[in-house]
Amino acid sequence: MNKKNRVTSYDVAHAAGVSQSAVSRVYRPGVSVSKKTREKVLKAAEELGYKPNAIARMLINQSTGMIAVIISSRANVNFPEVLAQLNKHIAEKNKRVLLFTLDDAEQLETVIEQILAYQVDGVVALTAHFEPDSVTQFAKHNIPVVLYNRELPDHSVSSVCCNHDQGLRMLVDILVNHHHQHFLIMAGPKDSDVARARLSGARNALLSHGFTDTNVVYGDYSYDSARECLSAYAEKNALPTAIICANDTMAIGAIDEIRENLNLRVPEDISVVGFDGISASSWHSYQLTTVSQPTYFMTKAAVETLVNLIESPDIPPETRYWPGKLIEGNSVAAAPRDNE
Amino acid sequence: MNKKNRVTSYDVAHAAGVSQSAVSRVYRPGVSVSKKTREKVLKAAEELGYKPNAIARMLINQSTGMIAVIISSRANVNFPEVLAQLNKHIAEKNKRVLLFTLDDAEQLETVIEQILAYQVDGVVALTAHFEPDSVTQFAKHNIPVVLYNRELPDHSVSSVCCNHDQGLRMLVDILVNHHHQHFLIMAGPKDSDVARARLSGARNALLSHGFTDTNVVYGDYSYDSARECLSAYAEKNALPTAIICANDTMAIGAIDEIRENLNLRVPEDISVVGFDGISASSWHSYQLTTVSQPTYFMTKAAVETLVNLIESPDIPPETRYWPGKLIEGNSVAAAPRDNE
DNA sequence: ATAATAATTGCATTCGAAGTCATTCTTATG
DNA sequence: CATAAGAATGACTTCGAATGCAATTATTAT
Repeated sequence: MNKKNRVTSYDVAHAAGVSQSAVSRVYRPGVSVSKKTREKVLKAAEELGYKPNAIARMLINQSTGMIAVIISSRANVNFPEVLAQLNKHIAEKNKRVLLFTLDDAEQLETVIEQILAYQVDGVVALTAHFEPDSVTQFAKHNIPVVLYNRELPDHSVSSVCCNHDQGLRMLVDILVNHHHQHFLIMAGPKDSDVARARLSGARNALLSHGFTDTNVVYGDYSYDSARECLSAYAEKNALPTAIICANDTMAIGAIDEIRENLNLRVPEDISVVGFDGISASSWHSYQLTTVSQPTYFMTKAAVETLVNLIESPDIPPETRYWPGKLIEGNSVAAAPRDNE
Repeated sequence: MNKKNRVTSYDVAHAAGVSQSAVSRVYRPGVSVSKKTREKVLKAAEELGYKPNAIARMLINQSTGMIAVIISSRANVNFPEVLAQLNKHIAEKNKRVLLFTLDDAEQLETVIEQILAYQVDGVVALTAHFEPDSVTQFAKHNIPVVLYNRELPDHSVSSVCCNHDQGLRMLVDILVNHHHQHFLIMAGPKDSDVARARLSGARNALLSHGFTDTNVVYGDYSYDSARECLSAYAEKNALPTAIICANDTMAIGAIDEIRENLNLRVPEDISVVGFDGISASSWHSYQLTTVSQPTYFMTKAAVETLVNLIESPDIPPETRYWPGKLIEGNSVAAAPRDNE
């Protein structure tokens, strides 16, 4: 009995009067073991408190059953939900989540080394700091990767993304239907893929209605940044009648800034739309018109794509887009009469 | 070259013209290797793309460097932040988070078996469904456990908790100082330890001011549940002048219900306090008076306590309480004149 | 009862790194 | 220059479970 109290298959074998192989076989499904042996082994195992050592099993099986999930701690508001759901779907596939944080490009090399060392079966990357080069490294070691809400220019890796273009098109359509003509795009951080996708989605949608050169301000996804950049914008520019925000949190910040400091009303004076469908967006004070990401389906799809790749590494990389769902709140109204 | 392209220390040894032991030694700090050998090995390793296999290392070292973190997917709003910070502190200790979800008591046995199988170095439990019995199981295998915001009656396990009593005392004191006399406690789910601790904290604080028999309604921590239970309560009871909520989300729900459906003002007619200090609590529409948990220090303490236990298993179990920090918003005002 | 077949079982090896120990090679010292 | 002390190295074993293969036992058919 060593210091960790570890009970091994040999101990059980000894107690049950069988060989170690027999013990091992009892714990492998679909292997032939006589009922008598199985009972002896299970009884001895029970008495000794034996649990098969997953580490030893990993070594011989050449598979750890662990999926590396890379997050960035700069919390995108809906990341917790995504992580919890990913974890759930991964657990259902009888695999485990090994968590890694990647906050800036410098850590990239270290994190990748660790992930490789841990011999994970696959990787789900939710983070921005993930270069095409990183993907190559995993490819070299035959470790499948799925990107979440991120795609590489050459689509050389499987991705599961929310269709931000389609979502923003729905939002812009609503604004245009309400006769808005003066827009402001409140974009997210420049180094975020999602933020870039939403910005270009908004621009494209506006462009398709003939609106070129829409002004853009950049925040960092946070409530405070939204208030600050709207306030700064308002000092030097004529106010828009509609603000398209990169996420709900900034949309809420914009609404509060409009009401508290610009002394205007939402939606009567200015309409605001967001993106994400966070729970706060439906709170009475805001009732945001927004688009929610189908997180459940996206996380499920990500896990399924990854598991398929683990089982059949030759499946070519696939990009799966999921449509957002429009939530019509009360933050959009007809554009006020233009009295310039 | 096998299908996983795995390069082992033997491959490197062969390429460098040295023994496998030599390769191993190069990657262990503080072992004597000649400069010449080290260079040969590193060169060969570089060329072959060798990364030491952490799994094999775990097996021989009898230590995995993995910490099991047990969460419940029923998202307490501030769990994401807690998880992210735990992960960060654990990474700083050069260990990894292996994530487990535990939603109901039935899964308990399975989850514990898995955690034991993975030979983790320690466990941080954030979940409610964690019986004293589970703790015993880990103790039997000499796996240290730290509970987060949860303590066992007999204090047989180390815990790191926010001092909910002290936090609620500060909040109640403020309400009493504003001459409130009619209180309602909006408690959290009955199976949550934190919710119970906050409920009893509120009761004790009120009691110490001579208020007995304060009414209690129970929600599930969510915005909607707060609105529902306040609305139901208002139909049958005289309204309180102050509502003490188990968390910020419910406090915000209560505020919206008061304003929208009871047609009263916050704080002029009814004062509301919350707990947690979530970011929404400071939004302009709510400006909640609340107490924030010192998440940074608590998660850091939890990891430190755990790491100490891993290194010195004989340290007796310790319960560490961290005081909450009062955030005075604008949701408390003097009690309206009592005109019964 | 016996041969033929199938089901069990155990031995020995494997996975990949780390550490023990004995041996060899350096280096310093008298 | 010889020798002791120290550094460096490799052969071998260990960690714990899984599995191919050969040997054994149980089962079925004849």
